Amino acid sequence: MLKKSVRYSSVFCFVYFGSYLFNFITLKPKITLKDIARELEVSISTVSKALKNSEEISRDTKEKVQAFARLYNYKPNNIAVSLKNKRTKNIGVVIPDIVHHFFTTVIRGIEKYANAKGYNVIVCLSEESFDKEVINMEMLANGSIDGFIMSLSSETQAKGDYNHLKEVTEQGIPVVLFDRITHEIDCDKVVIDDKLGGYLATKKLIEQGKQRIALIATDDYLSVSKARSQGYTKALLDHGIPVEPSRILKLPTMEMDEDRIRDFFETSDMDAVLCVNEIFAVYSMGLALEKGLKIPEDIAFIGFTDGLLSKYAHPSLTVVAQHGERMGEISAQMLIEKVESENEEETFQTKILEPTLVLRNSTIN
Amino acid sequence: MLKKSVRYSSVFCFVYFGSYLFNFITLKPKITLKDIARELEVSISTVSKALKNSEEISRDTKEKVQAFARLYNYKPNNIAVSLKNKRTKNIGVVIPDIVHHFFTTVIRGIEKYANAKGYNVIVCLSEESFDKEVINMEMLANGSIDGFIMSLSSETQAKGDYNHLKEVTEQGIPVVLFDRITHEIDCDKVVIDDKLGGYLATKKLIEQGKQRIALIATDDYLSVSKARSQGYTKALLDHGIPVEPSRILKLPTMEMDEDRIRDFFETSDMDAVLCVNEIFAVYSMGLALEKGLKIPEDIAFIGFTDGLLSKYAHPSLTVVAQHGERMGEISAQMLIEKVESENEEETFQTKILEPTLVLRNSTIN
DNA sequence: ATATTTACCGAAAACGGTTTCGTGTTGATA
DNA sequence: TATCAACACGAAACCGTTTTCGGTAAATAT
Repeated sequence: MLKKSVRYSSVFCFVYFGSYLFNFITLKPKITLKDIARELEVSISTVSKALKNSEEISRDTKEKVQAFARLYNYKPNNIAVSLKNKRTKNIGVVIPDIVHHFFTTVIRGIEKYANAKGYNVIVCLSEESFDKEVINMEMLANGSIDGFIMSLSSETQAKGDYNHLKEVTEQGIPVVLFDRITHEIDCDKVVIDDKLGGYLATKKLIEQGKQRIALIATDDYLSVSKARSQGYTKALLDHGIPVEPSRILKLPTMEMDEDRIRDFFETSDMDAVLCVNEIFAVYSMGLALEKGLKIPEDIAFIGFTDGLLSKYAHPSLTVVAQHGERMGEISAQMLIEKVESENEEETFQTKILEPTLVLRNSTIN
Repeated sequence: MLKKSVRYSSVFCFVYFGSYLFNFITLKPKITLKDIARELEVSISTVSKALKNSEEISRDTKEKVQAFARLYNYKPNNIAVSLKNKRTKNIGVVIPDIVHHFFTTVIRGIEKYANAKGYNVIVCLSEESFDKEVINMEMLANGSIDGFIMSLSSETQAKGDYNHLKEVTEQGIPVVLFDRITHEIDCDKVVIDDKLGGYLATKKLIEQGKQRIALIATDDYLSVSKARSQGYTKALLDHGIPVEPSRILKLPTMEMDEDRIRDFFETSDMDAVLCVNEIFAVYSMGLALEKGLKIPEDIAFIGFTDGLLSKYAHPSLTVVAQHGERMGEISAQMLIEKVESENEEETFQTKILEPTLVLRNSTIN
């Protein structure tokens, strides 16, 4: 037995190198089960089982195979395993944009959790386009991923067409929607309580003695902006302050529109501003400073999204933190649970995270 | 013929629905070539060829098959195709961080180009850790991707250990390194001329009459920071200004260290500051403002990275733009060319992009 | 009428694994 | 000595494609 073992190893080296001699100098391609089986003169099944430490295989053979595999750095081919198991260990993330701080933190959260669970993350950008969202999902839905985590593009939300989501869920592919969601699709969802966020921020401003609080938001089709506006309105009403339409600016998208914001500042009179993102807020602060106003005494500011901008702006910006990273982690967790759950009980849940106020120098503390 | 055709369609409906009746109400799973073949009573090969419009197949059959496939929304399974073709149409992107503006713009560039070419992007984060970088690459290298685009983690650069890259390239997997590269690996590379960037920025400051120009950088193991520092030094010397070590602060990483920067400002005397990123610069501007200094008259600032921060800071920050999106596009283009090239001529190129100065209010214009 | 194309189609191998099931050998038991 | 587990391993199906290689029938040429 020993003799045979010794003999094979020397024989092997010759045969193996021989068969790959062609491009041996430059390339050493991945080794497969078949290669190992051939060189060790056992069957592919045996190799497979040996590597899985199956007790069906003798100690001797297992050691032989495992040593060999280690030596030649054998790693199973993911694609083949995926095909067999019908599990890719990939999750698809489709988001509108990646340059926005919020989304990058969510991705980081997803990545962190998914990676720890052995999953890879395929990122696709819809760039706020309905068509791109559809195309990306179709690409991924043909076997590339085990499930989706996504946030709707603004165009999709404006259009209200969710057939691409429906198709995917009907195929049995799990979906988790976060932040920009729709209630028309049955799936898991993760959001922060944007209305509460708007409420808390507005309340904070009121408590600081502000009475003429302006709002810079986007049109209501964007679910998050709508909710934040509602929180703003509710806070005002709860404190007996009338909602003054002239103090509300609704931009068509989250894109920066310097002219319209500037106009708004010229024509409207206010002592505080709530903005649905940090860019609007920081830009607005700039306008206020230009006008010689003192922040926060003359005019206070609160934005959404706790990004770099808020932290390093001058003055630093008080914001409603959205906890993107946590949101990503939760999304990934919910998705992976669904993916790995055997039972087909279709129960969906919506997790609502609480926003928190991060106090900085754009408000009185 | 016609009769048969009519008959099959009705028969099919019954059979197909029948076989999937089990969970028909909730799920309609993906249809495969085999399904089509079975229902149309032809072979799998015929279906495959018909869908590819092979002229080996009669007009009649092709139409039948194609109509059927369209009706049931057949899409080939990516995994199976990948296994067969040994091409995944995925590219792996391994970067140190995703919350930094520069990297997100690069990803966007990669995504844009790759998507247009039918590729998907798998993003993995090393989080500046050597081990994570290695693990991620190993995960992806087992068949999941056709090639890598990556930027080295700081730990990897500090360690100088590139064996994981070597292994991958030896397996014949194409790699494109961008921004944080190493010359120890033979592969395509894309960088901006950081030395030139540092030079241009410093020269600009000198031309504005600044003589006591400080530098806030990181330790030299970070290739980009080193190059930028060299540009700074060269510009000073070219203009006959001695390099004053007390005006140079080298932090261990790109992470913010408020205390050390504050210390540096207390102890050093300067009329301009060049920073290797925008965060250092904007934070420093804050310190200057606190001290009652006028920007840019008393002290001017230039940073690297043309992000949100630079644009919306107060005053807005003059920066060396790195053109991340372009860098991503070029990286993706180089990689995909390598992936799709048949010939094995191993020629590698390094593309050097020119940085440009974006003038804003932190310098005199 | 026979030989040769041509048009159409199917069987089977291959990609690289996993897994079920069967089988030959061995040693213990009756 | 016949019987039977236990043990160790291999054959083969399978995942869903692609692609090569034949093969059959009709159509054409001889």
